[in-house]
Amino acid sequence: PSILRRSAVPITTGRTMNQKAPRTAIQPTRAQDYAEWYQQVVRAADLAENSAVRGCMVIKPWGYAIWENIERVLDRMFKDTGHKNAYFPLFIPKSFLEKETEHVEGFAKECAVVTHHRLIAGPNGGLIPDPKAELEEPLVVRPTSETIIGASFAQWVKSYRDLPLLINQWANVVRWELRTRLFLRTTEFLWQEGHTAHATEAEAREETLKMLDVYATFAEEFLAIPVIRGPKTASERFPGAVDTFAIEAMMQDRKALQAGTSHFLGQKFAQASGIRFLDATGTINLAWTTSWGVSTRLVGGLIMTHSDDDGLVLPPRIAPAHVVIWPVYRGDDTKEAISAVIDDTARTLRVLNFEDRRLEVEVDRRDNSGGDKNWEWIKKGVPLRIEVGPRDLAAGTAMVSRRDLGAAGKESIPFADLPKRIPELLKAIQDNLFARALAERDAYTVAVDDRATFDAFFTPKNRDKPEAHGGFALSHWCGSPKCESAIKDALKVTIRCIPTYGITGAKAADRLVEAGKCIVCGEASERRVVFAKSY
RNA sequence: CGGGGCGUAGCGCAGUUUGGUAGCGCGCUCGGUUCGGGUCCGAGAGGUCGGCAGUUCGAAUCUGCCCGCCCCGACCA
Repeated sequence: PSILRRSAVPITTGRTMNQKAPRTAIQPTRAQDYAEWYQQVVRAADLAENSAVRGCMVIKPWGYAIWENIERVLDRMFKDTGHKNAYFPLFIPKSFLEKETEHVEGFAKECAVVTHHRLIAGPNGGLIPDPKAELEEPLVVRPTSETIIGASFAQWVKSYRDLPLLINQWANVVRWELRTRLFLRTTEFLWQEGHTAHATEAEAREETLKMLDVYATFAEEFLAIPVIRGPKTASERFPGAVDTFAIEAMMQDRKALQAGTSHFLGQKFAQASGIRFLDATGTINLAWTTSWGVSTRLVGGLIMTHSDDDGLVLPPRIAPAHVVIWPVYRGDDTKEAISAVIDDTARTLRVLNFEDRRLEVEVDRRDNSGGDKNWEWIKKGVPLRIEVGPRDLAAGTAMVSRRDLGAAGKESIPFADLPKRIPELLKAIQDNLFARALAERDAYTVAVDDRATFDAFFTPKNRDKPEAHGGFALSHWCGSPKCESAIKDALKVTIRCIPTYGITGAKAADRLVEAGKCIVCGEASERRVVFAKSY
């Protein structure tokens, strides 16, 4: 009830009477209060809400459908790259987590721990854990599954013929974060975690990068989110990993969002879990393992990349519905005819495909006013809205509105042309959203070579209520953790990744690999890294 | 977990300073009227005032403890 309280502008919800000035469906706007805007978009689109459990969200049907699409597409991509799904326990014995030193240190602070297996009546009529039912060894609710899956891998792998072992699991994990935000950081979240074991280092490294590329392809082609990919610095690595690679995206407030990670684990987890195999010469070897994951955070990234001051904007390839159709009635005489045309149109469109799936068509027959429906579907981000009224009926056309273009993006299309035009428009929207996001990212991605400019770039003009500022600074870094943390302490800016290849968009890419001097200490540097504030 | 703010109907709020048995707008339901970027009129339903304990004849209002949410920081996918 209090989430709107600190908003900078008066908040109204629902309909406002006699509104003359153009107003946005979401208040505050992005420029007024980005964090608040984000929450309002999530709510207005009916994606998710806070639950009765602290830090945990309820993902509502419209939000879950987005996740299901993410799941469906990625699952196909994982299978196409040779992976199989399996499922491992929610609980991890504490001792498993302790097997890898850095891993424990990284996760110890944020673990939910199960210590009892029974409740009994307490003194005040409530329930208390039964002291007699205390577990011999506490179970940790998985924050990630390297160790429990490693235990299985150790049993499954005996010979080099058992490798590579390419496994993925779709699961929920729990990380007891201190501060949560819907989709971006929740105590429990949904994700997939790939875990693979290989006979050689080269093969495991190749796998790590291959899956990073899968993520990048998925983010750009389906979510229409341009990403920069590359290795993390040591301080940003996954606990226990030898190398961590990430895809990083720029949100509309110009902060970076780590949208997916892929880890080369070397032999550290194989050592900890005992994943050994006999090679062709009969020698015992430790396997080389990888792990990689993306989570429901992607939905947060999707929201913050494309949505506008009227709410959610969804790329067609991931939208729960591509098209929504509703009738506009005037009087009763054309009602039946319009209704029949709506049915007919929906039927015609539903047998078509857009890219890799059937066209999803919603028909909204509720007797709400047309304006209500219009705003509702705008806020939900449906790519195309089709209205059919008496005038259209007479003209043999439908009124089609594009979500990415606002009120001007309205077009009258003959019914006969819809089967051809709808997929074309969806393609145009998908491409436009990516192009727009890419242009936005490029506009705020700059090469910075001196500290004063760097500091100014990352310092808001209004300290009390920081405006959108900064972006990606491509700057030189000598490689020392000291210089890295100096920047972090001074500006809350971190090195997002050290990109070496695969940046979409020429402007950002062409100044990466050139010699220069560290932005902090002035020592020599061979290439630039990406500095940014991040989520 | 540290600092700050806040919990009153589904949502947004007033009422709390000065205790007297809860109100407004939107939404929702019904009837009519409208319907192409948020129609209009009328009638109605809906609240253990975050929880527990206390003070009092009487508590949304005063006191104590607890819980939750939001913002900033620390931590992180």
